[in-house]
Amino acid sequence: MTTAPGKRPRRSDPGRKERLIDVTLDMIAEHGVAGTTHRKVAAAADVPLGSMTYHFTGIDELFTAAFTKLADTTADGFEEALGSANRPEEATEAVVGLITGELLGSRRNVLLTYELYALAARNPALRQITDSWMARSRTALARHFDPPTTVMLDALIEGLAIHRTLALNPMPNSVVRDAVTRIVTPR
Amino acid sequence: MTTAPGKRPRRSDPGRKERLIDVTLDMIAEHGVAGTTHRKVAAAADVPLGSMTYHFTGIDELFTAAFTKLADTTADGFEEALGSANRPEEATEAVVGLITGELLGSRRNVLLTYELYALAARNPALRQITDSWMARSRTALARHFDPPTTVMLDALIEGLAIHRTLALNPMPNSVVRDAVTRIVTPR
DNA sequence: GGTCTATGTGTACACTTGTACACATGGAAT
DNA sequence: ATTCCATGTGTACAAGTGTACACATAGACC
Repeated sequence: MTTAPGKRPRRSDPGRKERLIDVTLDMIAEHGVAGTTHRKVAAAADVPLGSMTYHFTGIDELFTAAFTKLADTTADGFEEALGSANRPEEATEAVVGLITGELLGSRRNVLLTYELYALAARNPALRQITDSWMARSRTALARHFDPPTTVMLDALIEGLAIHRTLALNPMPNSVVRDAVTRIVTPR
Repeated sequence: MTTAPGKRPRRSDPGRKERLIDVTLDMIAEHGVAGTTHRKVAAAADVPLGSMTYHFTGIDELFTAAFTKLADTTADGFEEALGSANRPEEATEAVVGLITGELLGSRRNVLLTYELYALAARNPALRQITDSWMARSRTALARHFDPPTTVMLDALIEGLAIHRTLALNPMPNSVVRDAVTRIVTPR
């Protein structure tokens, strides 16, 4: 079998790098950045240790790649959910859906966000990721709401996602909807 | 006199344990939990390495002690600020003051909170700290606001504190006040 | 077939970490 | 002055880490 022209000849495991990134995110969600090592990721992905430093220059690059994917995926979903809304009530409902949905509300993603924020505070490369993530979210919101409301919503979304996930008793969706409505509808 | 020159005093440093806790919090704020080690804390506090394991059984106990102090201090300030309010407008203003003030809004404390949340997600002892911290905050708010509003405010406070600290351009206090007012004053 | 090279692997190493524990010592009790 | 021991210290060590790098090998090219 010859390789198709224009494509670089690939050996046994194409897409391995992508899989390593996914496994890394799972690892971070479960054990935190502190508990995520080359060896653990390699074992979980059933890949030799040397493959880590082959695909990623250092462990920092691994983390950066993982969090880049997280931010991109989340921002994509964010834009998609808000983009399909036309009337204000639809936008409001889209925000509620985001907060209560998997993308922002799942335990996994909230934990990953913590880890990212904690790391980004001291790492310029990661800081850039969070900055552009926030910028995309704000822009998506700004298509539907005025500037101050956009900022408030952005903050509320963050706080609600956290609380729904970490609080002892889960917050009902109706309360989430009420909160968003109060912010969106000034007196 | 009692201490030979160049030699470390062997005895009696009361309050050393407390100082170690404070230095640990500074260390975590600056380098994260991941970058905080026995040796670094010992060096920063000008204390021998052996003193670490003497005062704290293990490094987990050190972190637990540090975060316990953080949570207690914060909850105290929270209760104090809200306790002195009598009329609803005063309570609202107290909440705004908390968000924009040092206690909740300072970069240091926001970073420490991230680290605590990230750790608490996987550590039962720390989880208990965050739970009782949240419970105290909610109770303090509940003296002034009805149950759903209390929950919403709790989330909004979290989100606003985070955004004010991490966002590229600082959010004006007036926007914070507006957001709190919108939540507090349902239509 | 026979080379050659990009792609991938196994292993070794220097370094850091938490922790244990033998030992020193200041000062109270006598 | 001497004894004695709680309080505190110095040091050693096993475990785990990121990373470098010599080596293997599957397929492309002639």
